[in-house]
Amino acid sequence: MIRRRHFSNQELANILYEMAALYEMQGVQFKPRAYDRAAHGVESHEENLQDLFMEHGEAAFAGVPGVGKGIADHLKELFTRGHFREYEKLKRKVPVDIVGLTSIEGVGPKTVRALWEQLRIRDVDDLERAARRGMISKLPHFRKRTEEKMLKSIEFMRKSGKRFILGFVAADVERLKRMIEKIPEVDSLEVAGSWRRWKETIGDIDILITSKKPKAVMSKILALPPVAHVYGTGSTKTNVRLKSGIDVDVRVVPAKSWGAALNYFTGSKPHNIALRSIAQKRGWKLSEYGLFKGKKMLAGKTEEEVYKHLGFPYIEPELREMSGELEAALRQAQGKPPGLPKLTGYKDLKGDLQVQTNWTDGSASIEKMADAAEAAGLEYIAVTDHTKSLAMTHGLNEKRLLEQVREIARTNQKRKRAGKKLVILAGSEVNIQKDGSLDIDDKTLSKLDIVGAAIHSYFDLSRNEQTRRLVRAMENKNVDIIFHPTCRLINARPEIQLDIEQVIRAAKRTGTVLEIDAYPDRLDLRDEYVKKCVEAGVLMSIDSDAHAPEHFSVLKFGIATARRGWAERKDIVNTLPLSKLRGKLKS
DNA sequence: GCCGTTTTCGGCCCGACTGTTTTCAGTCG
Repeated sequence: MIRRRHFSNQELANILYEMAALYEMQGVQFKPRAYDRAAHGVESHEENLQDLFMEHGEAAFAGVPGVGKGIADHLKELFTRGHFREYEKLKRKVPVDIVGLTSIEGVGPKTVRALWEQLRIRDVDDLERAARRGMISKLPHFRKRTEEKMLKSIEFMRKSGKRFILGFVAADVERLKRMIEKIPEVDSLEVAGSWRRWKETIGDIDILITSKKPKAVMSKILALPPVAHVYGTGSTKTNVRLKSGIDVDVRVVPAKSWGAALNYFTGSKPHNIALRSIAQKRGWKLSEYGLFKGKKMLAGKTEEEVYKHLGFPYIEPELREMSGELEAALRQAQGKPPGLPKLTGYKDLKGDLQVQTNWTDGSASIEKMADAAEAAGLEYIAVTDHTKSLAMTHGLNEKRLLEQVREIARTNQKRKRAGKKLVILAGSEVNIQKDGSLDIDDKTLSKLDIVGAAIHSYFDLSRNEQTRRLVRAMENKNVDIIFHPTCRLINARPEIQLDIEQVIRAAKRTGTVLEIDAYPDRLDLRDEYVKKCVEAGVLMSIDSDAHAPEHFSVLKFGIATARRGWAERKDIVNTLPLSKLRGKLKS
């Protein structure tokens, strides 16, 4: 039996990125960038392209930017035959691990080719061996210093490699920021890049500075305690690695270019490229130094000014992913709906609907969690401890759950007498079993203020089974929210297989809220699914999943994810005060 | 190879840093 391979959009994009590198290697003009653009188009396309192709044929490629006739033909061949000739032809010329080799600092496609042709180096291991034997420095255009750099870079790469979860490195970033702000020659400072766009992970830290004495700033940064290695340093640009393994890019720009530089270093890259093309079409030039007409600077001091000159309203960093923000901004500028969303604000949450206590796997009492939530500015929380089938957390059975309801009532009264405002709701994180049924009976669930249901086992069911399982849970009239619907753990566990469209339709039909779990390695729903919910009119909640008093600080990462998914306040159920929240839940 | 209020042909984002290339290519973001 022939099993035809199924490609995810990411896998297709990776093949196209590799094509770009293969052409670059051959010194071919323009094709590399065409393939890069196509790869990005495929990568950010919402529906799986192979499924679309099976259903609609060639029409599937029409909506993918960067994919024209030629690349569409390649993809078609890939879908029907499992491979395509152009790729294999190029790959035969230089049959090496391009992705691995080019991930080494300072090694690009041209170097890869030279290494293959002269030393038959196929992968990072080959390169390491050759470098240790001193064979690299004997090649033309390579010297001892390059060889040493390669070895050092391989060593660094082996140590880390992955992107960092933003919420887990946030404290490090803030600390570094404070250290640099203390340098007297620094006038102003901002962390740009994916940090400023609040992506779930960051590859490095981009720091933007204005200063009248850039050289002094750079030399003082190099002397900071966290700095482990200097890749390069100049008067405007410095690149280092911290002891924690994160790379940092520092740029010093003139104050008059601040806005243009901030815009450029915030990205995303495709967003910037699109802006530059727009400038170019008007005969202008946009760079990190400003928007120019010939030598005349049109804008650059603020981001607002740059966008305005290009015909756009200000676009929030969380939206700059080339997922329709420029079109929406343009419509807004022309007074046509729909414009840009009025994003949920970082101070808009009134409550938190998923909180664990020491009744199960949390570290603190109901009372301590309530105090911490109140200190974080919330008006209500739902206590949602695990249920009995999660034995490792000492999950609650029906009897214990009802005891907890009474304990919550007592705690509320006690807090009220003490003049405290926050209200505690009795809830639960009910376990969804393999068949979609729940491990707590309906009679008990109906006595709770709020019921969240979640999957914690059988992560590898088929797409159909998993979707049916979740839909069945949503059909339970007591289930108000599905917690962390896809169960992914960033950098650790993939999403469960779900027909997300079907899940969203079922949420709409049953009036079930879908959660954005704000814990930094969950952020589940992820941004692109949030956007689908917004479009479908499905309500979401943003919850901390707090297991300790200090965890309420993670809510901002959930809000950021909601914003990245274009969510407005009306899309998020716990932006409502308690009195109105009840009306949005089931019965 | 893609794409079009400059265009179906002739362009394709822009600039900094490194190394050894004495005038620039390669890499990176």
